[in-house]
Amino acid sequence: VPTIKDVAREAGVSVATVSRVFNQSTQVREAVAEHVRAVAGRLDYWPNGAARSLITNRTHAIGVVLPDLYGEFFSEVIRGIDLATRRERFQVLLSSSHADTEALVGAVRAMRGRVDGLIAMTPDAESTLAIREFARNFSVVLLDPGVMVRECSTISVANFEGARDMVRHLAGLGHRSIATIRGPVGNIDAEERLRGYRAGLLELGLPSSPSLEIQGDFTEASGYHSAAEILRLEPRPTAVFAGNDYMAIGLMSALHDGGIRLPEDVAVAGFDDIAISQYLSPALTTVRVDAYELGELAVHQLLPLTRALKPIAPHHEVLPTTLVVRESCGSSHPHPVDMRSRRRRSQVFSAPPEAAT
Amino acid sequence: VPTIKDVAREAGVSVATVSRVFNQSTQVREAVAEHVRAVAGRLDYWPNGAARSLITNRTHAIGVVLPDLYGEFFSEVIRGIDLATRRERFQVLLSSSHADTEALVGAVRAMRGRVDGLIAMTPDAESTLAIREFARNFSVVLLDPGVMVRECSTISVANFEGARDMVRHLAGLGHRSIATIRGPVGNIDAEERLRGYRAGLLELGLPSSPSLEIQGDFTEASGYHSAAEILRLEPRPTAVFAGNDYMAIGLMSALHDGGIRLPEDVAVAGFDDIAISQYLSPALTTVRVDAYELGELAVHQLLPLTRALKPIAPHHEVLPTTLVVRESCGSSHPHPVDMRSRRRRSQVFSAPPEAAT
DNA sequence: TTGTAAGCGTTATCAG
DNA sequence: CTGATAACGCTTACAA
Repeated sequence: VPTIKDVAREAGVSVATVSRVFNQSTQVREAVAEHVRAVAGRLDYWPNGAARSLITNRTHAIGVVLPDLYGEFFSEVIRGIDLATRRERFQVLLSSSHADTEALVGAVRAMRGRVDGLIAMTPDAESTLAIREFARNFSVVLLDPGVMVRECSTISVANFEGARDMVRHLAGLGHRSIATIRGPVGNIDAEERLRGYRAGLLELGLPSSPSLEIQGDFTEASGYHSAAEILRLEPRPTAVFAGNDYMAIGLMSALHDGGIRLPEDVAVAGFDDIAISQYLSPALTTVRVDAYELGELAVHQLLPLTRALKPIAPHHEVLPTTLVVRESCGSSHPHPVDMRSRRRRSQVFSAPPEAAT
Repeated sequence: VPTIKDVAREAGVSVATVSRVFNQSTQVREAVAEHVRAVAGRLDYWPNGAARSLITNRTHAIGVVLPDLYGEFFSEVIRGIDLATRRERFQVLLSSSHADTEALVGAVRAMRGRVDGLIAMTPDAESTLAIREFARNFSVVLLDPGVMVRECSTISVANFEGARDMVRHLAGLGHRSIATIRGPVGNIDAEERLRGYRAGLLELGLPSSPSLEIQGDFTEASGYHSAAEILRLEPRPTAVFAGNDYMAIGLMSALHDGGIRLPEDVAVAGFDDIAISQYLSPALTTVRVDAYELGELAVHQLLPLTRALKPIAPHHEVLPTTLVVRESCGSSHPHPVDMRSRRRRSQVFSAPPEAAT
């Protein structure tokens, strides 16, 4: 692998000149620059990033720390981060699936000196606090922190509002006994969605009880297994709000296997609006979270921080959620087959987030 | 951010000693080492990776280049890579969603000096050849290269065998007119699966024709739109083999909307066995590709290469595929509701790959 | 066992 | 405009 010295020697110039050519400096005569570029191309030279960042103190890379890559949602978040990042000619150092806070902190620590900033999605409040410590020397954007964080920029998903809107929607369809399958205990998205569900029931004067809150873990399997518990409830709920689409899918599968008709016997709603939701039978009524945009927003929030010479005041943003009404709750008429439309029709009600609580 | 000098000064030792402490060198008196560790901990010091890799010529990171992160399959590949990588205390530099060969080459070039090796999944043969060039100075593992590559290690998916096995299975169920929805032209997985489909028809003496090969692009939408074309065919196929699960899901959705019964009127099969396949109604008969293992294998293939002092002979591996028979082709009886089982039952027939062609 | 000092590949600061 | 040279933070002979 050739170094800048090889190019300099071969081109008959100093290393400083070669460096200038590769840094868009206009201080070089065009003829010389052209020659240097030719030699570099012939030698297949490219500046060594590590050496460069050692002196400039800029790595042109950002770190991304996620709780777990499982499923389409995170996949979309990463996609959003990845594309936005490359558009700005930055690189992504990825680290995910952290079992505990300690592993997560270790991963972030190991990134020091290799990244200019960090996008972190913490699974629980403890991790959030740990990451926050890094924000002193580091540009950090927290996704969905759950707790109030002043030290660094944050982007939150309007989980609470989305869940509450869904309950309102179900109530509007006449449902008075609405169960939920909640996500993992401690998980921030899960907790907020549960809070929104409860708030919705409360404001509408609908019955609320622990027995209506089935414990799930965001997997299809847990949704599938919830069915038994739900069907045992007296009176049987007429609607179930699942904490995410995967659990909704598992539940629908189990209900179908049990010979229960959707949405006539039981209505099922999800959260996230993953790509396949609209292709289920019945198509899933859910709350859309634009995971791609979440990733993109994080990058657009982070990069200015890394470029700034002076610390910038942290910025807090909320990604709105959108109620997407399809068939699984029985409100919309089944669609006619329309092979020409690119996307199947859905009724979409945009729900701007309210002022953060 | 403290440097090694700060620690050395604060601890009253030389930088060499601090360095030795952080490199597990036994050449340091335990009392001194303990003291240095304490000071480093207090200052929150951690070695700068860039500086370290500049001198050692090892970055402790690998690059990952993928065609596009879209969907659950790639998400699982990355997960496999990520976990296996961290287990070995390596980091992952990720870059995906490359529109063309040029963008891909640029991404790889920019990784030079920042990674010890590369895992690349190329979308087409042109990109494969471009990446191959890097293998001279770089440890490279190619995923599913499609073309024969001697220069670097490869891991291929048994796409051909899997597709052919599926055709055999469908034929065994009595289907004699089997259509397919193929993936994007030029895409290696798509081409191989199509080849397997054709080979299956040929060996069984079943009718094969271009009109039975509907063009798709691996998205649910394309599967949905294929329905119209398939239903127009004379005679109407009794089975459709979709090039991946997403297209199968789109097709199933369209057929359902059109009032066509599955599997009685038309059988549908997929490829990949993404997590939700078993929760569809009817549960999808498909070909399993263990994406997680694919990523894991790649890491286990790559790391020894990066550690080796002398170049190691490239190694070629094939990831087998497995026929997973569920309900969408009508062969298995609908499952009774069994809420206790963790996974829903499927009949699984393992199909070891044949000698590489 | 510890310290001194060279050097990894680059950019920044000066002179020229 | 161009070139010499000192950093950047670290590891590793070599010396003590």
